[in-house]
Amino acid sequence: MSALSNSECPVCRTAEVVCGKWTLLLIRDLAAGSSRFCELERSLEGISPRTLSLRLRALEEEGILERHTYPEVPPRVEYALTVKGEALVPLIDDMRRYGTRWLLADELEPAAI
Amino acid sequence: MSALSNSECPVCRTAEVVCGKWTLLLIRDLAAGSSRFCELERSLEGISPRTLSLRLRALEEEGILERHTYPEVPPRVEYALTVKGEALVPLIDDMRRYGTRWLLADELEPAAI
DNA sequence: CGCCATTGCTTCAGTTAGTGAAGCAATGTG
DNA sequence: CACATTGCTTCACTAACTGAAGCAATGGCG
Repeated sequence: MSALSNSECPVCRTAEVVCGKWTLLLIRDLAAGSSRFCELERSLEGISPRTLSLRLRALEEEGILERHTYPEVPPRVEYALTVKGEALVPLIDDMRRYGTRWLLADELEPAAI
Repeated sequence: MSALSNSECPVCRTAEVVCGKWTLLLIRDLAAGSSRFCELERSLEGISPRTLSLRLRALEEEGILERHTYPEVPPRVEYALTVKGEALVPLIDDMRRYGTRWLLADELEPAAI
């Protein structure tokens, strides 16, 4: 009866890409100009390097970011959003709007609901 | 979960609310008119009742949905988005747009050639 | 009467995702 | 020579989620 099974549902498909714990914050940081592993690690305070590594690899496989390695010492690896990755930025903008209106406003004006 | 470093970051705050595996799909279904436990369970194909129960409870505590119990047999419980919950719908619309453009187009293209 | 179906869960044991601390290669600096 | 640096990996641990089963309470069927 449903018009779309879950695997054909665009919301489901996007949720699969995006629902990892740090994914959206990682994309936010890449969109804001961060590009290196240690830079992301510092910005996403609390992430374990293992998780960051796994996320970066998964997002690379999904074509959301690109990885450029420079054979220097110490090694340098730069990550950048692809067009497909940049297309997620409006989603992050929505999250920023939502957080500002509904999650931070509570603290600033507790009486106003 | 430990607090994110920048607890004032609206994107982080929204990510905390939204990053559970089924959260966004659950909100999508509530926005689309589903309201009962078994209805949601059927729509979210693959979710365990335990996870659904936990998610519903967490979202209720966060003020994103409301729970109405009717003392009938078999029991009836209806869930509905609050205003704070409905404010997440634009996010889901963005996900639908993204999924349609970037995740389903891949599958349609080979047939379209 | 006895049996089954129904709803909205809970309980249990098991798997997967994420954590936190440590370590490693390779080299330039003090 | 010790030390710092980058971009990771490995390990043991915990939190999150799964899948199957079960429960209370009652109405319908035979």
